[in-house]
Amino acid sequence: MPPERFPIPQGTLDMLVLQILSLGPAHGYAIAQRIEQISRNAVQVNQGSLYPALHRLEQKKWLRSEWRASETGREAKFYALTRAGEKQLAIEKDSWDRLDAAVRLIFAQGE
Amino acid sequence: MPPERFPIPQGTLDMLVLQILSLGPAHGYAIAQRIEQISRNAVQVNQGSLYPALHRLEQKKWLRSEWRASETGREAKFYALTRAGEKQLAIEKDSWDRLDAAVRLIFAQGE
DNA sequence: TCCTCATACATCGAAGGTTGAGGTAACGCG
DNA sequence: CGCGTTACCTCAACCTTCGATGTATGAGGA
Repeated sequence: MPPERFPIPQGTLDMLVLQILSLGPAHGYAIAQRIEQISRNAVQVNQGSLYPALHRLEQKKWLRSEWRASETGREAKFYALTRAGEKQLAIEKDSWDRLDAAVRLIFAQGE
Repeated sequence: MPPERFPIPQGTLDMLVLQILSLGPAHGYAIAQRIEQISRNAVQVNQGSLYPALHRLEQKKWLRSEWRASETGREAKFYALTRAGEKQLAIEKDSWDRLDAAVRLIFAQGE
């Protein structure tokens, strides 16, 4: 039985994509695979969420894209983090930490 | 300067409401206050999000409501966790832990 | 007394992201 | 030749959050 998957909260995907790309450029399909693999399948990335997210992030200038040959030799659209993207990643990372801290404070009540 | 607030991800509010109510019944207004106070204002609860959430949770039978006098002597709708609500809270708590673990795994990449 | 703030409920439209389904195309393997 | 994988994309339905708006009562200060 594979580990249960839960819906990923709105907005979280963007942060994960930015983080993956902070390790180096990658194309969409690979980004999804990496997120799933690294999280040991805890997080699943639907293509119907991924591609809109990539377009969204590129429009906000947090990513830059370029068509190049993938590892398999086929054409693929590689995304890279911009400076603004790095800053945004830092902001979202921080927000996540503070949200998690707040949630744990609330869970710690009554113990 | 008050600490910056971030939008709370979709679905998170329900979990926090359930958790607050696991400490005992409370009315809507008090639930919001407690979440804000305990989180040291990191999480803000808009009334436009709160009341729909309460109705939603009650419809799913995770909460039960009852009109009673509040601490101030005025009538207020008190919500209490049901058995099903307790189970749901456990599920959501677990999902949160696993999501946080996954996010941290991804962030740990490249270190 | 009057006004304002806090309590306490509620609803609504707009905005935004996720889901799941569907569609296209090329490559490699048996 | 067919099938699974890679790799892109779009769309309608759904759901939640946000911010504004509305109602009403009670307490406290001017």
